[in-house]
Amino acid sequence: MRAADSVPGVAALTEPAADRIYDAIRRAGGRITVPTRMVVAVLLDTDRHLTADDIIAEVERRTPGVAPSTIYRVLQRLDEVEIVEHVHSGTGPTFFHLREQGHAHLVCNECGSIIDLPDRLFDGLARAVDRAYDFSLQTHHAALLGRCSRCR
Amino acid sequence: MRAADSVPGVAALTEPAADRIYDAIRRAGGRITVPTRMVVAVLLDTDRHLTADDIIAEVERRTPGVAPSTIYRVLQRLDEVEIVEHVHSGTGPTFFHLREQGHAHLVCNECGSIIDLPDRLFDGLARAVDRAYDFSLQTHHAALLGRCSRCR
DNA sequence: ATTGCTGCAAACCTTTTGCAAGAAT
DNA sequence: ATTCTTGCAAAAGGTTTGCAGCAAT
Repeated sequence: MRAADSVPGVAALTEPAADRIYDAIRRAGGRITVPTRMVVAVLLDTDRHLTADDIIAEVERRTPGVAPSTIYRVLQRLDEVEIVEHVHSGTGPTFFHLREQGHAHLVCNECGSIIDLPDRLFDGLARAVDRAYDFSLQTHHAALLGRCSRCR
Repeated sequence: MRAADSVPGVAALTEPAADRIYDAIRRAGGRITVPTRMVVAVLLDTDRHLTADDIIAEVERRTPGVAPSTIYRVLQRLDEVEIVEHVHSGTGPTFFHLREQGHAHLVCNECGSIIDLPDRLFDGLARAVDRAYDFSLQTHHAALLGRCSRCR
């Protein structure tokens, strides 16, 4: 179905990541369907921060006919199985990426640009809210807002 | 119109805050209308975190007939004039409060409870992202998500 | 008198849901 | 054969907008 399937050499190089993900889905009782494969492929193929709409568009480009609601459902399942992570971006729509690429985010209110943030920057804050409020901070789950260098 | 208007003693105690706000609105070219007065009063009367819907309901209770869209517009104007501040809460709806009561927030993903956070907890992080990315962090603008003591 | 603000209704954007048919196991 | 997943269409939740009339200045 995909080119890689008929090209062992390429498959050997590109498939392991997808296969590990498929296994996780199967272990959780899920099935490997075309929409699931497409969403996983799109997420593996990018290093950007994709919104549901971005993913819907790219899947449509590669394999026309998949319903938007299906993509939402696939993303939801992948999230539950902890393969995907979703990030609330304040004003804009939620965006998604693979858990392995997890990190915190800075979003510019002006231009919407996104900056990835190493987790260690949150060490102090996370410890402080844990100690002071017994609150466990999920640093990846919501973006921090502000103004980027170009816009400030 | 409001009880305070006909009770000088009470007015003297409760009006200054509202009057200062009205002045700011007028200075910005805005007009002091019934919906504006009601929204300001509701915000002055609470120490909680109100969503637009909360405010719509409370204004309706006090003065039936104000359109929801008007409340949204009033909140938007008050925000522009820097009297009100809105906070994105991740999953849930945006909430609002007076700028003077401004602070950062922790929102529990499980139960939705909100914890106010002193700004000084962000000193380190804000300085770090400023230095490393030339990004000016708006700590009040988006809530931090995680799990509260009761839910973790 | 000017023009900013209002109520109403409709639209918008993102996401969710119900359901019968279809596909993965 | 089972039951998970899909496509479609409709709905839902939160917010915004167009417009003609009303009201604050």
